[in-house]
Amino acid sequence: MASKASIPKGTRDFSPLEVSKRQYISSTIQEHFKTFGFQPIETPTFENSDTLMGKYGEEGDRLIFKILNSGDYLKKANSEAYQGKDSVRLASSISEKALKYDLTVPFARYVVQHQNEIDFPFKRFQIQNVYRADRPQRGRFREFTQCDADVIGSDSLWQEVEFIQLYDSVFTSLKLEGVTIKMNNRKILSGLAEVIGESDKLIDFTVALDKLDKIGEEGVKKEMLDKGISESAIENIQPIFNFNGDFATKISLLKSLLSNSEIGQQGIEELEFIQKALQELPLKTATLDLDVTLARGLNYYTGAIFEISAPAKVKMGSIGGGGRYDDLTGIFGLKNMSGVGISFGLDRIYLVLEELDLFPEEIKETTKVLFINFGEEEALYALKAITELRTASVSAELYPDAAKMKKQMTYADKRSIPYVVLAGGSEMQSEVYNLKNMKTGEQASYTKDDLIKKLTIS
RNA sequence: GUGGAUGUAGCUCAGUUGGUUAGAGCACUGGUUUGUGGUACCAGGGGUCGUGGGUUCGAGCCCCAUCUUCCACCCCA
Repeated sequence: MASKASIPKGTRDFSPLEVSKRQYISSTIQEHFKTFGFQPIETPTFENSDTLMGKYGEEGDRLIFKILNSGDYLKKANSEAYQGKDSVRLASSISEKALKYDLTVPFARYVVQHQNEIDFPFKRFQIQNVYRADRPQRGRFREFTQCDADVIGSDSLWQEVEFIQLYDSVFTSLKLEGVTIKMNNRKILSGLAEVIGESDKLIDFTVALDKLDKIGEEGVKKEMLDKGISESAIENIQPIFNFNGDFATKISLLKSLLSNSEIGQQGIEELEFIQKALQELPLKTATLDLDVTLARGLNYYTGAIFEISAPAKVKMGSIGGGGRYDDLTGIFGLKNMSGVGISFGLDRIYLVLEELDLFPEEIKETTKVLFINFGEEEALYALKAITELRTASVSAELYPDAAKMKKQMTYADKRSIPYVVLAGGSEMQSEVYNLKNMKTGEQASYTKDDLIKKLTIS
């Protein structure tokens, strides 16, 4: 025994304070999900491997945690793959289950599996942990919480509009101002690739373009050349490297750039629809921005793409993302189901709120009042008031031992308990409770009924 | 998966070209104060220096391996 107590890398323990901060975020998000009409579902922590494998690209497969089969798994292992050191094939012969990598693919599986019970369009939300065998960094963990809301079974663009409003209301509610909702459309990216005659290199093209803010114009061009995109092609899209102005200005620039691409035009129309709608429905605190370099996200996005940037003063990657996928359930055999959804990265939002000191003061409070324990009889006297306080939904507790006063007071102080009740022999005599406000130091005696009244309203 | 840093008390960190018994601040425990915390003063406990090996008369310090955490890349919330 005596192995040092530890947890796997990329995972975390959460202290009481951390849990209450996390709950503050997730309950805020959940509240807004509900007011927008989403219903909760949950799916298993692990899925059959073939549900997940191959859905996130080659890179994604590498990052999926595989669960070793139980029993004598080596007996059934693919010995040919083992001999040939073919890890991928060997893994599939000794592992049939895997931890979920995101909430979207399991949701697609859920929709297909339960299609007869679901009323479409189906609006669901889901707040659960997901797992990635990635190397941890700041804001990047191997176990983390995603908060997803998706609509499946409708291709209406009003949903994109509502999702933008949803993002805005959540961040407004969290007092996180200065968030940017970056938006793009897969059809614009396809259009760009089409215009430059490199449609078959769409993915390479967009992945390179996505790095513009990181490696700069020259870096992007170099990566494109490395991927076999011709120099003249790159020149044709030169305008997007200096793509400034407001949403409407950018749209008109795109219109001329993509005038020969039907799919590009379609993407522009979609963006324009959303932009016009939001002119009539102004956002509260977030800013909407059109970012043609935005290509993040999974290969399955077909229309809108969203990504949320934290306020510029915080160094943090995206704190949320989402998009439209026309045929997500197709991979599980259910055709023509368009879906659109967004995700909030709870762990990263936590780090941002922490850095900007935006957690409300109240979440530190656990118990409202602590009764000092002076001995057996006094404890019983205290519990009579405590019982009634609890009935009145005031969290109250008795210090379990008749320890030294100083120790009990220190305990209350450390736990930021705002009130302490001192009720010893003399208080019992006159049937009162001495209430002390720990912040101001004020002290006064109350009858039991007045004590309960006082603590219920304050 | 690739590359770079890091690890000394519960926490944040000092620790000389390798040299006796490894330090500080905070935290903790007790006291000044037998029914009054958060401030002050006094005292005390606490470390196989990440782990395993090697070099040396001698290693916290040098070498190798391994693990952890952090940073960058890939990718992503």
